[in-house]
Parts: sequence; C-alpha cells; structure tokens
Amino acid sequence: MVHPFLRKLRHGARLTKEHEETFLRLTQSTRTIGAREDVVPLGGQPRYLPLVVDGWACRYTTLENGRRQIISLFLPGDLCEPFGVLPRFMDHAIGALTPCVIAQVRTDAIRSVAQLSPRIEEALWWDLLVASAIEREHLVSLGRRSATERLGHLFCELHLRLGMIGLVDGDELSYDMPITQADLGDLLGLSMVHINRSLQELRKTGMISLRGRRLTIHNLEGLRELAFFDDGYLHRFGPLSLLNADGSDVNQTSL
Amino acid sequence: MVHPFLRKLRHGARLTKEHEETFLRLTQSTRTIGAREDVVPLGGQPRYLPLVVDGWACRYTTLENGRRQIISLFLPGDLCEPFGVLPRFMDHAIGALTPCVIAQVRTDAIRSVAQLSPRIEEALWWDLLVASAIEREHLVSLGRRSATERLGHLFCELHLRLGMIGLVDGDELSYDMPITQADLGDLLGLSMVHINRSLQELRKTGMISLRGRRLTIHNLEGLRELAFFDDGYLHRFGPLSLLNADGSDVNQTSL
DNA sequence: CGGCGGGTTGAGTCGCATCAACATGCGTGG
DNA sequence: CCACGCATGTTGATGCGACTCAACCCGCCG
Repeated sequence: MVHPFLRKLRHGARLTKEHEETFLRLTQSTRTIGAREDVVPLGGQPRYLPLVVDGWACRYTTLENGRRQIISLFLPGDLCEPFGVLPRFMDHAIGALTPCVIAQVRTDAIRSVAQLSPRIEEALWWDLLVASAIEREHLVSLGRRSATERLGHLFCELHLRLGMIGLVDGDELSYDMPITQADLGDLLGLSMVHINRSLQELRKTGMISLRGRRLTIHNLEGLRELAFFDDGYLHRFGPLSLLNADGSDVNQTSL
Repeated sequence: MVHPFLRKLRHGARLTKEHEETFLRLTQSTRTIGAREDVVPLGGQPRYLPLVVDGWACRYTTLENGRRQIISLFLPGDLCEPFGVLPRFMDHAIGALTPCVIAQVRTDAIRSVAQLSPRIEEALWWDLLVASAIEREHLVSLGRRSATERLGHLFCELHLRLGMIGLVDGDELSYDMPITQADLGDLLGLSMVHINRSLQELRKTGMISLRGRRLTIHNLEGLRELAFFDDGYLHRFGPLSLLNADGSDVNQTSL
C-alpha cells in the first residue's frame, strides 16, 4: 500500500525510490483524531505540520455571528500547510471532518529535505501550487457559481483528487464522500437545506446518485459542462512512473 | 521615496540596508501597462514574475458563461506570484485594473536571492503567507458575508494594506480607490447594481463616504464590527525599523 | 455635438435563507 | 429488548437579498 502522499506527488513530480523513502521518513509519527475535533486550534502555534494519512479534514473559520466557512478540504495525502508555510499563530483552525489519521511532519525537516534534491524541492513547490489553485477555484465557485454548479464542480474535483490517490472505483466513477450535508453547506457557502435540495436536483437530472455516503457520477461530461469544470488547475501531468536514481523508469509495482 | 515592495516587507520582516538593496535590484526592469490590459494572459507561460510598482492589478478568471471573478487584488508592492511559485502555464490571468507600472522579476533571481540570507528568505515566506491569508479571507467573504459586510471588510483590509505602503492619508482614514463599481462586483461576487445600492447603504449609515474615487472611513470601529473584520490574518508585527548588518537599528529616514 | 464610460434608479423575478416540522437510523441505557 | 436521545436527512411555507433588465443621468473627450 503506497502512502497517499507519495501517490499524489507522483502526479506532479518525477521522484526516485530514494526520494520517496525520504518523504516517507517525514511521515513516521502519526496520531488519530476523532471526527469534529480540531487538529490545530485557532490561534495555536503548531510545532508540526499536519499531513492527512486517512480521513477527511479541513481548514475553517467561524465568524462572530456563528457562521462557519470551510476554506479548504484535506484528503488523504494532503499537507495542511503546503511546503510548511507556518504562521506564527493560526488565523484559522484545522479540523477533522471524519475520524482521521494525521502524520506530524517536523517543520524543520521539510525544509531540510527540500535541500537534498531539486526534484524533491520541485515536488513540494508543485504541491503548494496545486493546493493554492484548488483554493482559488473554490473561491471562484463561491463568487460566481450557482448551488448546483458548486456541487457539480466539487464532485468533479473530488473525482480527480481521489482518483490520484486511488480512492475512486475504477470505471465506476464512484467514491466515498464521508461528510454531512451540513459540512457541504459550510464548504460551499450554502445552507444545509439548500444543499439537500440541490443534491436532489442533480439526482433528478441523472447526473449523480448519492446513497448513504457513496457518490456515483453517471454523466461525467454533463457534470463538467454544467459546472464549468476545467481540470487544468490541478496541474497533473498524468500518473508517472517511479524513477531510478539515474532517471530511468522502474517498475512501480515493485513497491 | 521607498519602493512599495520594501515598505510592505518592513511590516513582516527585519531587513538590513543590504537586504533591501538586494531586493531593489530585483525590481530594476519595469514596463507600463494600460488599464484593462492583461499583464499575463490565461494559458501563458510567464518568464518574469510581475510585481506591481504602481496602480492596481488583479488575478482573475472568466467562466464560460461570461462571468468574471477577481481572485486577488494586487496593490503597489504586491508580487503577483508570491515567492515565485510559477506554474507551467497560467490557469488564470493577471490583469491591470488601472494603468500600472509592473516590475519584471526574473524567476531564477528570486530563488537565488532567497539563498543569500535567512532573513531574505523569511521575508519572502512572510509575503507568501500574507498573500494566502488575504485570499482565504476573501473566500470567507464570498461564502459567508452579505453584500455590505463584504464591502466593509474590503474597505478595512484596504485601509491596512494601503497604510502599509503609505497610501492612506494619515489621520484622515482616507485613500484612493481607483476601480469601478463593476470591478468591485467581480471582486466581491456581486452584481454591479447591487454594489451600487450596498455602497449607498454604507454611506447612509455614515460609515464611509465615497466621492469620485476617494474613499473615507468615518467610523472604523463600526465598520470592523459590521464586517467581522479581524486584522490578525495580515500578520503584521507593526512597522519595523531598518537594521544594520549587525542587527542594530538604523534611522529609517536616512533612506 | 454626439458618443461613451461610469454611476444611479426602478420594477420584477428568483435563488437561497430561515424557520419549522417530521422521518430515519443508530447507539445507549434502563 | 425496547425506549429514548441524537445526528442526519427531507420536506413545506415564507421572506428577503441579490440578480436581471432597462432606463436615465452625468462628465469627459473627440
């Protein structure tokens, strides 16, 4: 079982086996967190970078009127502060949406690892670039997409992001979506009730089905058109094979 | 006249005169751009990092249905791709909202300058951190703030950001806001008409006045409360004095 | 003078929020 | 084993915030 962090990086960087082992060493120490608990609280001074190994987490804020906004969604393999841009204090919180396994990456370790090889550094820059692009596209959704468009865009994005780490069932276009409709509302800037009705809308038109916590996309192209989804912002250059130190390809299955 | 880039950095980093001169060397080559022109087009492969020296610019996208969303606003002193996280191709465009003077920073130069001193590197990380935080707060506005709250929040933010680079008239709480109401709409995810009416609302309650292109805040505390504005995300630690190479303070006015 | 960019206003509509009730499934404790 | 509470999802009724369309005004400039 390849670590989701590595699976993701393979879509944006060409890494050798040694590089991957270097990354793995960063993610040794882990801890488990219950759903709805904070990984890092608001105002906290984190000493470790949280990296999601299993479960879904998020970055969020709560306004003084009680309204919550989820700023970014963290899936397995996601570094909660890409490339370790750690603030002196957190101006938002990191929370677990489901029970999570979180690796604690030492802040100094990630910087020093970046020095080891330009390829490793590039991989981290790529990760930062993609995370920023996802946040920007999220912002565009909140500003200029309707409720069904926001949902459609999210489902298309999750399809690709989860696919990168092997969490989409092959041809089925189907994946687990373990968060509540209330969470979806806070993520997409909508009320829970309206999320519910917009989901029904998408189901009625046959785009998706959502039973229990499992989402299936029946008409990917239709959904993409509906949601103005263009996958360019994810900056994938396709799943890459692993490299030997000399740059030649190596059989991935050997891992 | 101190370069706006340096003025801004002084609010987050402690730099020596030598550090500042190093930064200045990055911004030598400039070009001028007319209002509404693109600094970097969608899909382009930029060879230089744009740094705004004068005027207002933005990062934006246009959906296929023609709706435009401004993702971030760039004021004088802002690096359009903080710390030079340059994608292989642009998944959005950079455009000038007013006539602009843009410095063209070489992409390799900024990385190599970061190697020169940990202080310089920190300054660039700080810049990246703040730019991300501003974008996130923008996202929260689009998701969870009403029209007047969004405007209020923007005006509070501009007050601080422009203040950092000396573009706010001292005690007057007054600054130039050279963009149109249509641009404000695209920035805040609202229609032009609704921006107009919400501005009137803010004027009627005496919070602000806006004549021509000049905005004055009459009740800063009131505006902050109204807009749930908390300045923590800007991560300023106050205007700092310049340092000598040994770390001791130097008279700022000597520049 | 006419055109144009920017701002302002009115009327009508609709997307989404809010409030409220109810259904369902699940875990827990009596 | 059932009763209960609780979290989640669903549905209906109502109201408001924001959009759209459309007209009109003003100052500026060619």
